[in-house]
Amino acid sequence: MGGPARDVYDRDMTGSQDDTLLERSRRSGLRITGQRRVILEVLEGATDHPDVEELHRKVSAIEPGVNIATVYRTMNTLAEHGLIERHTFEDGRTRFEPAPTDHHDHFIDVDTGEVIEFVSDEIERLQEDIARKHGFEIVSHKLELYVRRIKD
Amino acid sequence: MGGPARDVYDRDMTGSQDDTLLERSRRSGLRITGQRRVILEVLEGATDHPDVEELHRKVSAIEPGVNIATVYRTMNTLAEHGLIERHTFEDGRTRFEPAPTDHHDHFIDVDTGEVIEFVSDEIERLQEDIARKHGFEIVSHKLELYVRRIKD
DNA sequence: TCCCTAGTTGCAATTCATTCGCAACTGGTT
DNA sequence: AACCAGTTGCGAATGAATTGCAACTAGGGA
Repeated sequence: MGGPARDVYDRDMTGSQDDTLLERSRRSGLRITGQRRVILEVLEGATDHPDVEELHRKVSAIEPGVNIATVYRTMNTLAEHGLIERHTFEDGRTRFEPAPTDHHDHFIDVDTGEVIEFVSDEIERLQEDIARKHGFEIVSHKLELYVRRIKD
Repeated sequence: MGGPARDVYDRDMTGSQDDTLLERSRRSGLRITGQRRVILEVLEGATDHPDVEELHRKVSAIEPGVNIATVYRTMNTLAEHGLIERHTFEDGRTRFEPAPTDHHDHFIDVDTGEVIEFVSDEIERLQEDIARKHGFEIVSHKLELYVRRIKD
């Protein structure tokens, strides 16, 4: 709901209040149709990383009659414009989240399926080092830690 | 072709010579059919991370008539027995590699699609730290660095 | 304010990867 | 040699995602 848990120390993640997905979509020149308005609203309100079916279900609850193909197409359009991020975890389903201003990685709880975001500057730094050492520059990266909660 | 590039220092990765996929499959109690023998051979010889279609093509070159469903089923069986690893990179296709004795991560060259393996003990350690800090223990993880070769 | 049109939508059909049902076949164990 | 659970080929089925097309509409311009 808030920003991701920050490793080592916390960063101020206060965002400007009208920097909504809807506003950002408008700024990207997308046409704001009734369907898209609802999809964006649902997407923004989601704390989890929903897949297309879940989105479609929630959208339909607000505004029935929106076709699932429209949800698919909208997700593709939003992703092309960098407004959302597409994830494919090991369960196979493609899931989405509003594009984070700040990069983060994911814990995936293997017992519950829950997805938790986190950030580690140290790992980011290390990745750069390793890539450089191999003659690469990093375009993007994906770090997924499949974890189990430690019971005490 | 050999082991993955090792960050910081190299580890001795000399494997016993008859520790082939075929031998390991036998040890896992799998039935060694003609089809499987060929699939395992192709899999072992592959330096890249092939998908089912590529495997099927190579298998067919050696032994025509092997159905692609058999390749699918064999890959599932091998994965269940921990003899190969399944990867889903961002291109969407599911790809495979013989299960590495040693864990490693992947560079994916965004220009060429080439997949390069690497290992960093430092990152592994850091991941453990972060997980513990959040009350998790790591079950497995996936680190993919999408990179571009630096031209100099 | 009304018009125009490129962008968007609903719907059904389609694609594409993967799985499944089932009868025929076969490794490998007795 | 006989047996049979595991395996295969084949075609049909599945399920996620995409697409063709005609109808619709957001929103910029006259």
